[in-house]
Amino acid sequence: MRTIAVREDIRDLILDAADRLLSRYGYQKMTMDDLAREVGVAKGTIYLHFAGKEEVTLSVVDRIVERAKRELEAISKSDREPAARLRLMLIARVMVRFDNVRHYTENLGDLLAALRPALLARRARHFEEEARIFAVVLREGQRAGVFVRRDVSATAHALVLATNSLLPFNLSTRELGEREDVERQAARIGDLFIDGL
Amino acid sequence: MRTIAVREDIRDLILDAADRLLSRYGYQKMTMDDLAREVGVAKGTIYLHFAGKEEVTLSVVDRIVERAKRELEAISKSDREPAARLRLMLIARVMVRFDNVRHYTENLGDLLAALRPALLARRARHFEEEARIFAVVLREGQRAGVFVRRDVSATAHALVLATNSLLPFNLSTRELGEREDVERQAARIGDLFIDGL
DNA sequence: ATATGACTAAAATACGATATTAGTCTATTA
DNA sequence: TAATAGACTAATATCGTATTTTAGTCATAT
Repeated sequence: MRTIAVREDIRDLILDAADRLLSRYGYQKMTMDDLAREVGVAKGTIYLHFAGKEEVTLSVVDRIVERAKRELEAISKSDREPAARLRLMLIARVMVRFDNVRHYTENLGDLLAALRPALLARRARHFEEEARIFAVVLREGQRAGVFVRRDVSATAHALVLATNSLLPFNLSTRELGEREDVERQAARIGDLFIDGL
Repeated sequence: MRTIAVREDIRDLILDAADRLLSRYGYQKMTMDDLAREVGVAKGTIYLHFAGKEEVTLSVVDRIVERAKRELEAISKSDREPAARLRLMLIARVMVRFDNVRHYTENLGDLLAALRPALLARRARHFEEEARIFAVVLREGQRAGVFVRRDVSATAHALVLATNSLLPFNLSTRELGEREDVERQAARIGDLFIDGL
């Protein structure tokens, strides 16, 4: 029992340490020895939990997306009306990511360049998963008669796509601009979608 | 007279040649000697028209955006109703770019990586210029009472922003997917904006 | 059963020598 | 005499090789 508890725990500790080192030094300059020292375990231990350096780093990214998805789920189940929920969800998917990479001041480009192919592959999956959550609310809105009847899955993907250029995938937070500007832009896209032109 | 005509002409010939070489070999591997040979002039001649290699390459990009802008202008002045015009303009800004970088099968990433800072700076200006054209149609639609009254400039920027993730800025055409899929996605975003959810 | 860290093969870095290339500039041409 | 050419140069990139660093493994310890 205790074993499992520790095991779960150490995984997150490794990801926390990796997040710190990646934001400070970038992907290339974070060594597995650094990481082990930062976590406070031996190097071999990391390999008991992750397949390798790339896998650790991708898991850091996955965890951020998981946080975004949890936030989306929470909003999608709140008791606001569907339109308001979608609007907040659009903002949330942008801002959770923004806030989670804020401390990567310089070294995000390095990380993205190094893992580009693997990251691209995951991106498609991440967007798909987020679109699913949007689709639930869309369906509900259509059933309630407050949304135009339209292909739910396609519409969900369009909502995701329309906010993608605000994600810190290739634009660092520095390049994206101030937090409040980013939030305002996401909100504006949400407003337009809800009311139409 | 003839001098000026030739001058204008050679500029475009240089950009044509650069476009060919860049798409075939990428930024690093295109040498100014190659370029001169491809154009059929001496190297010094190129420097009479462009400040340098980077400037030539950025001008290739600028020319593509100019084409997109011309297309936007044309659509904005067509005799369709404002909503239809905006929809076509959203699709056009994506597709003109898509079609103009289609032949860059592998070497787009190289080019983008090499000129990233300069390219980022221009992007902001390009988007601004496109937004201006959108704003004209938006204003017209609002005056005619077919659009909700809203901040025109902000709305125009939101329209541009929402289609930006379909542009081949960091995603190559290969990564973006099939032409018809890209067009369908742009159209869907346009539809959503026009009618609302 | 889990964790460790010395170990190894592979990859990155350093460096001096060589080759290539961007950009210049004077001679040439139309 | 204005536009073009291409030889020239300083700067940058590439190469070959020696050296160092690092990702990932595995026999041993807890």
